[in-house]
Amino acid sequence: MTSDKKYKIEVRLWIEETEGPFLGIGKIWLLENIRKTGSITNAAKEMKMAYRQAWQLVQEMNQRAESPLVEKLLGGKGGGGAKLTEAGERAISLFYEVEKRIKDFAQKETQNLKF
Amino acid sequence: MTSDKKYKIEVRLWIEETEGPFLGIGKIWLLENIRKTGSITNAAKEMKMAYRQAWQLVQEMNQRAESPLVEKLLGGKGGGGAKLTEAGERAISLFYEVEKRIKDFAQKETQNLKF
DNA sequence: TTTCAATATGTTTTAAAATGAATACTGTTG
DNA sequence: CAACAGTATTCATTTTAAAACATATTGAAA
Repeated sequence: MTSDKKYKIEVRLWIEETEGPFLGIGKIWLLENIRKTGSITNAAKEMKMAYRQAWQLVQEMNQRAESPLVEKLLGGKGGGGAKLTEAGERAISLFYEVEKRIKDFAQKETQNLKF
Repeated sequence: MTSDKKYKIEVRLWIEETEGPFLGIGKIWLLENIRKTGSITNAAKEMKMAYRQAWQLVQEMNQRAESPLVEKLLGGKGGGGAKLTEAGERAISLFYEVEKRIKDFAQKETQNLKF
């Protein structure tokens, strides 16, 4: 073998729905942070993302999923909050399962890449 | 089965090098248009992309590949031009081969996606 | 030796996205 | 029934990236 710069394959995947991109790793992270913190506000802070943006992403997910992924609680103790629904939990699992299979496959394709 | 919105998996892949993203479908298209038109200028027009941007992408590719993917001809008849090197041709083939295998695999994973 | 079209490069404009600030709303709990 | 903290929403500001503009430079060929 001559020179050997290292090249490797990277893969990004997301779920597409009729209206376009529906669920990618960014929204998955948001879901996980909502689960962890119990609110959109704190999830957004955790991710250093604007609340406005986080809220919009949640709206979009909920509207375009067959059933909402996030349940939002308005008012009440602590002002409210947000938690994942069963569908939300399943979405996370499903996404990571598929992602793992695809990334593993992609890794196997990383052999003698030369440019 | 209950309701059935259609969800499908989309995949984007690119080649990563030590300094970061090296070669994705955008640069591949650029290479193909350079081959087709014989110059960066016309390739850029074809793609409705700014010449400056196209030129920069070519620079980057050439510098970070082990050997240049595009040969640039300066001055002379017609002002010069640009053509693919052997390495450039191989890069296109290799990219599409890997892309096809990964996308085919990803398609097979698109089964009972439900959200 | 002038012409020409493409490469090469810096500067300026424009457009798009993300962020930040401000404000109303909600409903449980003390 | 007032306080509280998070949701909901609008508007102004900032940041960022892309595009547009401008201008050298190059070298074969007429």
